[in-house]
Amino acid sequence: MDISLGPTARKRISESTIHRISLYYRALSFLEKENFETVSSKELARREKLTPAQVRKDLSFFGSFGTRGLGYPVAELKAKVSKILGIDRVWRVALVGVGNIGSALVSYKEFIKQGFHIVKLFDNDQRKIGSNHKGIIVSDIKNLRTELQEGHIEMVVVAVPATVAQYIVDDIVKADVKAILNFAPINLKVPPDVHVRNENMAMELEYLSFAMVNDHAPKGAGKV
Amino acid sequence: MDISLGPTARKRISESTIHRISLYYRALSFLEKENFETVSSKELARREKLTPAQVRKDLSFFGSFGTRGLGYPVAELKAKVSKILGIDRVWRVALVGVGNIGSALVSYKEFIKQGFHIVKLFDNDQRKIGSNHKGIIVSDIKNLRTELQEGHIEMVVVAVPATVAQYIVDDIVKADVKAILNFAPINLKVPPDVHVRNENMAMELEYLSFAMVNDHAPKGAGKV
DNA sequence: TACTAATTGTGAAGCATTTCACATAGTTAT
DNA sequence: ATAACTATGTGAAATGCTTCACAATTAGTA
Ligand SMILES: NC(=O)c1ccc[n+]([C@@H]2O[C@H](COP(=O)([O-])OP(=O)(O)OC[C@H]3O[C@@H](n4cnc5c(N)ncnc54)[C@H](O)[C@@H]3O)[C@@H](O)[C@H]2O)c1
Ligand SMILES: NC(=O)c1ccc[n+]([C@@H]2O[C@H](COP(=O)([O-])OP(=O)(O)OC[C@H]3O[C@@H](n4cnc5c(N)ncnc54)[C@H](O)[C@@H]3O)[C@@H](O)[C@H]2O)c1
Repeated sequence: MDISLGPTARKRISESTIHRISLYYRALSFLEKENFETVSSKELARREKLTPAQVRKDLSFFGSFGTRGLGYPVAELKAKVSKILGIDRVWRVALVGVGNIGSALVSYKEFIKQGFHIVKLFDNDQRKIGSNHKGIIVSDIKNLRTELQEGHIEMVVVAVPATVAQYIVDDIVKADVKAILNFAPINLKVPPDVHVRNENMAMELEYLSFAMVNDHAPKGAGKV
Repeated sequence: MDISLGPTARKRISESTIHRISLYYRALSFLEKENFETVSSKELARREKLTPAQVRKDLSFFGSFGTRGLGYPVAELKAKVSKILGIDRVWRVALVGVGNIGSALVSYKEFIKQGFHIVKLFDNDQRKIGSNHKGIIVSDIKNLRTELQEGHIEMVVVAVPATVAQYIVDDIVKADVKAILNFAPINLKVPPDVHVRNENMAMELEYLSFAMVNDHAPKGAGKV
């Protein structure tokens, strides 16, 4: 992923760096609530189990936000980090598949706080279509494409069975949506300008399983 | 993570490699259902959007499973990969926090197929304690430690609010459980011999947000 | 003002992962 | 049996990421 660095310069920012920026955001939110004025790279690193050098290097890709001898101003840095992540605004999100996982996500209040507003729900089950979930009426999947466009949806969460996920995604792509969070355990095919992130819980259990079986030389939590 | 490579040799296997091994497992499961006898590194790579060299290198860390000129035997490789991941057996799993996410996980049948058997549920809500979820009676969180030990639980899924997650985890650690899958958005403190994996959905949405905002040079799905 | 202590920002070094490229070894066809 | 073809397994090169180490800068103190 490239980011603006000036009039012409551009630099590739690694996926790991962005994931850590998310961690900094989380830590800064805590620190702000706890009324800290400033925070050092050391303290930030301690809270998210990273190294101070890593924290400073990550932030340095985006600018100089700290004060030597003092650290970073918490509220200010949080604002900068929000800007970097693009969560200093509202994202209109739709969710397809109001099943077990889908329902859980709709009820989750933290997403709203970060600007992710789930404003449309879709399903193909007649018992679910028309029903009300947290103030949102479930739409018929048949109207997916038109409603995504008319609703100016920018992100879609896919929580349908793996067998139908690709068809749904093909429709989402046709509606010009460029960001998809996918819970189905399948490799979605999308054009190169569409961003897909996969949430694969089985994969994490498998990692734990691997770690246990090979745990002759133990270690702590996995890194970011 | 180190793995056995012979009587004495040992090699560090990267987290990325293990995640890709999970992808191979998934692809091989499909291929087996579709009655493929063999598969090439090229085809495996195509299915999971990787490079053939990467596939071969990953597998080579664990042995030579292919036949030159032909490829890999699907069923056999799937068995080897299961063994590598440690999912050629049953894992006794407990889940703490039978809320939105927790309930979704209990209902999920795919975990069982991979050997992850959720056999115990815990909550502190009197209305939930004693209730039946998919044949499992929800236990009182007060009995967490003893029931984890008596139930020979090896992995615990934590799906409680972030505010109480650390206390729960302290108890889980005391029960000698060495593997935790955590859904709470918090950095859990555990001794170095306890494995923790975090499932952080907000982080993935944030990545999408970042990608959209910085999407001057678009790209497809993120790599593993 | 001058001095001490703290902490950033960043090239460069060190380490890890991915890709390359090809020798090797098996398959298929004739 | 041989030739042509295919695809693995793997050192070595290339690339990418993390850590090191220190000059630079600021705050605090007297
Ligand atoms: N439940 C879990 O814990 C869990 C864990 C990991 C992955 N997943 C994955 O998440 C996805 C959803 O899982 P779930 O447990 O919520 O399943 P679910 O069956 O509870 O929900 C799926 C929903 O999708 C709807 N649906 C089915 N076909 C549709 C279509 N063509 N158009 C629109 N809607 C359609 C169904 O009506 C249902 O409401 C699956 O791909 C699953 O593999 C689930
Ligand atoms: N729901 C989502 O979509 C979502 C998304 C991302 C992360 N998360 C995280 O997952 C976790 C669970 O989320 P949720 O939406 O399922 O919440 P929830 O409130 O629906 O469920 C939490 C459950 O934990 C139980 N609980 C609370 N305190 C407890 C205690 N001390 N001991 C035992 N049980 C206790 C509650 O009774 C409840 O059943 C939270 O940490 C949340 O931040 C949820």
